[in-house]
Amino acid sequence: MSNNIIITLPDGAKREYAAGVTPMDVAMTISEGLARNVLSAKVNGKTVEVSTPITAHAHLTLFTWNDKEGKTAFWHSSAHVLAQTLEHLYPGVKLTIGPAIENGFYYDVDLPAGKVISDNDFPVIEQKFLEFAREKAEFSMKPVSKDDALKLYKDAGNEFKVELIENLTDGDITFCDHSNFTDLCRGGHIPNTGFIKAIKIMNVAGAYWRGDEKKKQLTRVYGISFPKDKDLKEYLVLLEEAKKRDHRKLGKELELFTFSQKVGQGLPLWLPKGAALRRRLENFLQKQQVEAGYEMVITPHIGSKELYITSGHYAKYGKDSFQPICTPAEGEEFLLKPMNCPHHCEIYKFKPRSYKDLPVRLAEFGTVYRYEQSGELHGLTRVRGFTQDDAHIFCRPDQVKEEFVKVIDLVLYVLNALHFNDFTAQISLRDPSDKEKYIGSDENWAKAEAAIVEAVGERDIKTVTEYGEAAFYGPKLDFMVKDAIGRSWQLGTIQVDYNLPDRFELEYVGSDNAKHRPVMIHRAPFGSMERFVAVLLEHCAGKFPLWLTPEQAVVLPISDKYNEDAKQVLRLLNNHDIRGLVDERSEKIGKKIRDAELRKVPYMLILGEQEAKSGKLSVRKQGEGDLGSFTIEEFATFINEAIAADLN
RNA sequence: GCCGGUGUAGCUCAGUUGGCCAGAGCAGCUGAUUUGUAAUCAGCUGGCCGGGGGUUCGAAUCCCUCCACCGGCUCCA
Repeated sequence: MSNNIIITLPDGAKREYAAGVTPMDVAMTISEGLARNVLSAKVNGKTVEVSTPITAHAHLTLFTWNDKEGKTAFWHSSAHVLAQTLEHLYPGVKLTIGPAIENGFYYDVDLPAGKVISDNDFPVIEQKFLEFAREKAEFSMKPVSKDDALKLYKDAGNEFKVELIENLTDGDITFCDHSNFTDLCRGGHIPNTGFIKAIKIMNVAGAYWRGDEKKKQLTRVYGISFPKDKDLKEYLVLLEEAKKRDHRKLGKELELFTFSQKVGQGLPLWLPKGAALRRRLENFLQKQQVEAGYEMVITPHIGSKELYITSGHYAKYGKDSFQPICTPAEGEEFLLKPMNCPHHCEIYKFKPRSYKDLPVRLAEFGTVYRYEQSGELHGLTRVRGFTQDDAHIFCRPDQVKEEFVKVIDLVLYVLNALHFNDFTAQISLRDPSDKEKYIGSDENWAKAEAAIVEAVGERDIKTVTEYGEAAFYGPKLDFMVKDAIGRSWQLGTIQVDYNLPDRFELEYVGSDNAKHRPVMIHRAPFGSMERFVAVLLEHCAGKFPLWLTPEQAVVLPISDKYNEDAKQVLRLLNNHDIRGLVDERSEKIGKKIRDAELRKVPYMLILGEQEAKSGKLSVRKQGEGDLGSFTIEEFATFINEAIAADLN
């Protein structure tokens, strides 16, 4: 009678089985298709192989390729096969770790002296990998004692595995076998290697043992595998699409920005079209900010080292700043501004503040400079000089929530106007079990955290809450945005700060005539102008929203005869606040259209004999084609209504 | 900073077992053409082959070094 156990499935259904049933057995009783596709399982929260017997009542979840957990098991298993392949192709290689990652997996290995893996070796690795995979070798786990495990790897001279095992508890150590290959492993595999039908070695890179740059550098081989050849092809298409959208490529093609070796790496040069676009973004935000009660300030590009010692940035980020600049006579030291907030604190202190003055909201498009290691630089997303759409709100503790709501509304407005429709707000709170590492009183933290949670609750947005992700100086809210091809970016941020008001001894006089400390809120809806433009460029693939795009329309005369008419049309459009150009070259209309299409100009206005007679324009939309005839007024109304829809 | 890769005209790229003056397409310039919804034709200009050093009778090509760019160095058996 006690031989039977109850298995509870995720939908709450309860089924009865004989003790010792495996997840695979259960899958078979549900459906044949599921049994064919099931890759791994979770029994009472623990990831197991589908062949692991279940001996007692349990909650069971089955995973296929469509589940994150299924992919993880798939890629984890693939890492084993990669290890097997590398061991086969590079005798004497020392295996270290090889986890599944977001897109695929990697394996870190210590190659024998003199051996190097480069791109040319990928096909060989892929081929051998598939040979092994086709063996359909089953993965099987076996427990091993710590002594035996240590002995095995000591004999093999693999100091990395030895180090790993030394940190494990005896009785808790398992090996995984498949084919004739064995690796230290804690489990979570697919049934056999035969499920892996497609593999691509993506790249090879150096990686430090345990991520520590003082330790030995290993060779990391990245790969991604799939259960169907078709899946791999689709993935490669997606990568191609990402490549086409690369902001560095589009930035060059659309003449938005460039870099110069001579100016210095990581220092972007904004070209006229890019600068105009950025200015439009700044004006757009600034207009909203003025309406929301912000006051613009301007502060210099350098500041005394003392300023940053006071703020604490020098102690924490001194190493990440450029070397101080010294005045020749007095030997005073200045730093290139790495942060705007200390300057804004000094502006707050310019005069005594009353509780009636708060909140004080100081905003600045402030350019800052940070020393990023040369290998960290990347297009516009990681640079050494960039401009933050920075503002600091100095308010009373009881105003935090209201201010937060206002900032959230500002961020939502910005995201909407730029066609970012898929985003999540991440609330980062204190780690409740380790309150020591945070500055500020318990009471203030509780108040601020509650304020953020409540503020987010007042708006209808997707939210996740992360404990322990708060900054040491306060909780924060970050906006994680998904772009058009599904990649996630962190954009806007709102952070509460108790630290700087203390360090700068900021005060206001309360209604009780006593001095109080204000709370500071840092916020940047874009984050940095450089990074934001990069993300936006990749999101929209260079086709910016109409209100932002460099040229909204280009007038294309059919022949030189209509050039003057075209210029007149452009003047009329300019009067309606529409910007554009006339293509006056003596090219055929097909060529003019092609060039405008490639420049991603949203509207092409064709002007020839018919139009000259009828007083209308033939309108063509980029990427779509002919829209028919419009009078200038009709077109202007059409454009301005489309823009208004974005901005309201 | 470290590992691997790359660097040839404004752009995209060919040329590398060392060997005549380093090539193409696009862009640019000049001229012809006066055009109806994604490339009109012809001619011309344009390069210290990333910088420096070396090997050699001879280097874009081989070696050393520096610089920049690309991918990674966070994902933990």
